[in-house]
Amino acid sequence: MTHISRKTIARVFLYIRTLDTLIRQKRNLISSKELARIVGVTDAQIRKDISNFARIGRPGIGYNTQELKDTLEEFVLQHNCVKLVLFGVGNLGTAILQYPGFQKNKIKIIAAFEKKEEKIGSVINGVRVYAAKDAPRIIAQKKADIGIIAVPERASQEVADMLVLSGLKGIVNFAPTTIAVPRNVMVKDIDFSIEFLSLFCNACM
Amino acid sequence: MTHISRKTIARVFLYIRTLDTLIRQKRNLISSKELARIVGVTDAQIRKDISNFARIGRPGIGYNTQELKDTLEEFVLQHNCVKLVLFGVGNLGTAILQYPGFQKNKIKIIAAFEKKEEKIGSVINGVRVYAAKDAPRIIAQKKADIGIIAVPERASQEVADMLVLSGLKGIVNFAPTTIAVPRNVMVKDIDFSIEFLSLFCNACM
DNA sequence: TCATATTTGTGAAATTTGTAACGAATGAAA
DNA sequence: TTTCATTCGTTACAAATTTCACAAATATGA
Ligand SMILES: NC(=O)c1ccc[n+]([C@@H]2O[C@H](COP(=O)([O-])OP(=O)(O)OC[C@H]3O[C@@H](n4cnc5c(N)ncnc54)[C@H](O)[C@@H]3O)[C@@H](O)[C@H]2O)c1
Ligand SMILES: NC(=O)c1ccc[n+]([C@@H]2O[C@H](COP(=O)([O-])OP(=O)(O)OC[C@H]3O[C@@H](n4cnc5c(N)ncnc54)[C@H](O)[C@@H]3O)[C@@H](O)[C@H]2O)c1
Repeated sequence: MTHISRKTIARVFLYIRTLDTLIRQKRNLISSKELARIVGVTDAQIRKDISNFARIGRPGIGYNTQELKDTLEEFVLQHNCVKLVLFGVGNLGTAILQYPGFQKNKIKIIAAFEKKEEKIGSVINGVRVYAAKDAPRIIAQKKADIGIIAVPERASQEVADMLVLSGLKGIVNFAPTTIAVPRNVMVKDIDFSIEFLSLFCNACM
Repeated sequence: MTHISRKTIARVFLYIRTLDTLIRQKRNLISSKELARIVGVTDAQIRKDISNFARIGRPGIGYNTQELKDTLEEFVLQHNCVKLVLFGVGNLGTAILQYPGFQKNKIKIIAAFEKKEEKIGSVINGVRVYAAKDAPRIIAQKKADIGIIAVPERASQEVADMLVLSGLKGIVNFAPTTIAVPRNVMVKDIDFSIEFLSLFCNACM
């Protein structure tokens, strides 16, 4: 399989999400044109993205929703479940832990870590909160894939260093600061402030 | 001023965020090379981005941090403050309301809207929670810029329609579903599941 | 003063990303 | 059967974005 770009992969998950909904609605077939209208990209884009993985569309007909979803999912996830660990059980961290929508999407938060004594030992929505210092051991033991940083800005680099040492290959960083990590560790920054400001700027100018 | 791409604008806010930190550290000068190292892009990229707005770098020296920050901010915000309204005071919505980091960043949440009776009338972190039906009036009155959707998936389209009718020009959508809006309304989707899955896929393959 | 070391700003080149177009495949209907 | 309207997969093209590379500007120190 040739190299697939990050952007394509993100779109594929968008297609999968939409196909899920269509399948729940008992919809069996969909054309690239209609799928494009729903997710807001061009039909050519969709056909091109799909052609990276398979040739399962039927000219004149379209794609079978279930078959397309299964095929895309097979390529991007290979039956894996993503195992996440969360750092920082504060406002945002708790919201993430409470969210029930992850399980069904092949996503599982397997442990949370905190600094504050009073939160350690509690269980939120089935996820146990451990002391931050136990993280390396538990991450290795449970073979976590990705770490989520939801600690205050000042602690984010220290947590990132620990996540890297624990062998994680990816970090989602909600703290409003850039973290330094080795090149082989992938970081996705999600800074709400920047998202709001960028959108405002794009929308108003 | 020629057209500036979305990507450039997002990076500019990243530069501003970083310059803020440098200024707090009493740092007066910075080269494109060092700024690049900190934010994780190339130095040429930084110089090119900045050159969209101004020529305030000094060869052999670099940029004055305060002057650069002020200049960039002037162009992307023009002394505006972004006024947000939030829909859905649940787990995520409450975390956003509680967050104290917005104010100082030219961001202000001016109202929240809920469906559940028991939350209406309460005040969270200085923001009043109104009944959803009052939204159009309050949005117009207070001249909100951007709407945040933090309601369940099934309600997201209905809320989006209301936001569009109220005249908002931008929507940040946290619900895991695509919303349909007129072309002149900008939407930024933030789907945590897709972010986690995409990162996993990029990191592991 | 002059050579040297930095660092900017920018046009050109390279790369990445998205779009358009079209032959071939498919089914429906006359 | 033949025609027509769809729709896919792919290739060629276009647009957007990033990187390169270098002249010009500035400072430093001999
Ligand atoms: N809440 C939001 O809507 C929001 C918006 C934008 C950005 N953020 C960012 O997300 C991060 C979390 O935000 P929040 O609102 O949940 O903050 P919060 O203060 O409510 O929670 C942070 C938690 O992290 C814990 N913590 C501190 N150091 C730690 C460590 N070394 N290891 C483990 N846990 C540690 C704290 O005890 C606290 O419980 C922050 O960086 C914040 O800037 C949050
Ligand atoms: N919490 C997370 O970490 C997380 C993660 C991924 C996605 N999301 C998405 O973000 C959205 C919010 O998530 P949450 O965890 O806060 O959910 P939640 O159920 O805790 O909160 C949703 C709130 O919206 C209110 N609501 C429902 N219909 C409304 C309407 N028409 N107008 C105003 N308010 C209305 C509900 O009463 C509830 O208080 C959901 O779409 C969810 O899928 C959340």
